[in-house]
Amino acid sequence: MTTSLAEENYLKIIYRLCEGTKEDISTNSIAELTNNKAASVTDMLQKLAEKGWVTYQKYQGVRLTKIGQNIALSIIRKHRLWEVFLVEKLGYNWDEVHEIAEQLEHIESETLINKLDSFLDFPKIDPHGDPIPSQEGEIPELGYLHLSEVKLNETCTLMGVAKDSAVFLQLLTKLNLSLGARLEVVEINTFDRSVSLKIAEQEPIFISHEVAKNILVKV
Amino acid sequence: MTTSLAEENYLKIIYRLCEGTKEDISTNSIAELTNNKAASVTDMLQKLAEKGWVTYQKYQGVRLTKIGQNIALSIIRKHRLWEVFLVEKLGYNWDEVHEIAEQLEHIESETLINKLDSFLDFPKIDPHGDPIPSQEGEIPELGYLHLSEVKLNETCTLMGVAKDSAVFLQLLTKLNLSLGARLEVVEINTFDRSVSLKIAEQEPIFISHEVAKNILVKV
DNA sequence: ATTAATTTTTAGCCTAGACTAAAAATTAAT
DNA sequence: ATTAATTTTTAGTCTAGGCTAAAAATTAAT
Repeated sequence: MTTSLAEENYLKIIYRLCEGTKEDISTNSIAELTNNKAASVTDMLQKLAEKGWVTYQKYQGVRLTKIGQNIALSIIRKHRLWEVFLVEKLGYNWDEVHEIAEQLEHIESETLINKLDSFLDFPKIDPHGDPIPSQEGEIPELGYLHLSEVKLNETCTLMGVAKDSAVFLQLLTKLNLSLGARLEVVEINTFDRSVSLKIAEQEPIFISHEVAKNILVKV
Repeated sequence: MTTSLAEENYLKIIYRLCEGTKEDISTNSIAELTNNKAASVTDMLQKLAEKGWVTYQKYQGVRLTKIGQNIALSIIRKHRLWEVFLVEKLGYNWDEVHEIAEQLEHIESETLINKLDSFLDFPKIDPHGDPIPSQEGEIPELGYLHLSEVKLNETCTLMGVAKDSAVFLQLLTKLNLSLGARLEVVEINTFDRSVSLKIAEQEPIFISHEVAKNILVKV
């Protein structure tokens, strides 16, 4: 069966919402991320359930079926591979590629994405450190921590980000925080959980808990 | 102003039909190439005229305005650059890229296409020998002849094709006719205008007038 | 110069995917 | 355990872009 652009966007977003939790996903949370109204979401959920891509009961939320998951993973795979292409081959910065990849991820051609994968030398992660699902839908488990979970005086390496909005990425760039940076947690403020970090030999920098939560590291 | 996928397809096809002739373009000819019914075409022509991309009078056919031409050229530019990418970088054959490029041509990002252009080293022609419009909408004039116009015993070089359907391209490939081949016209059959060609040291091959018409050469 | 054939347009209908407003179900609060 | 607040669903509407069938204009043929 074939998927429309709208359906693909819904599946992708439902996948993202499922990732965090075992609970079923609410109509409202989907409405928020798709920028649609709840009524429109209900409509679409019924169609997706028809097609067997989600399980859905009125008022009880929604989950992806195995098939739905695979569709979502193939879109995520395409998105992330195109992002690697844009950064590695065309010279974009990591904060510039999301919007374009949102379009490219809907190009349908199995051979295309596999040739692209090979052309890029089978990358395992995208420019934000997010893992790239395999053709079979396997996601390499990377076991990263959120920077906000790292203990005082520990040192870690910046491996990725949990959010790829342009403003967030630009902030990191301004703070000189890029993939691979070595970070030492030199202070954790108990009041607001803000964090002070030492990057290599530089003066320590301060970041909010909100920022720390969205940085992924390996200890 | 922004263009929908449907509008872009119409503009592209109207451009192609305008190319050959000074006449205004008929509703039916557009219907044929877009695979829509004439009534749907009429609808769309009225919308395109509203937006100032075509001039259109009822029953009198249609032409692109300057703006419409520029939109069409930018889509053609994208289509052809992506085709170069698919063949040069991803290793596709020339008969496999049209469908995928039909999708990629609608990705909207001015920077993307210019970075791609630079990544590909500013190619002047696509894998079928068609010229790639510049960012400003200039088409390098190549001055090719149709092979059907070449005189007996003349020798020429295969520079492009006037049609890029997969079956046609596969036929050429099977006949060992590829871009750059040196061809000598050794016989022209006056009855059906079929042509006998010598390629390098090979035995002569026969091709129909229909095929010869769609091969572009430089004498 | 009519009539016939063809082409184009109009009118009305359909589907996907959005929306708003109102109704129904669920959850939270007294 | 009711009432209130919130969330979700239904019902009905809208737009883009298709369609068919019938009407109108153009072109071709007697």
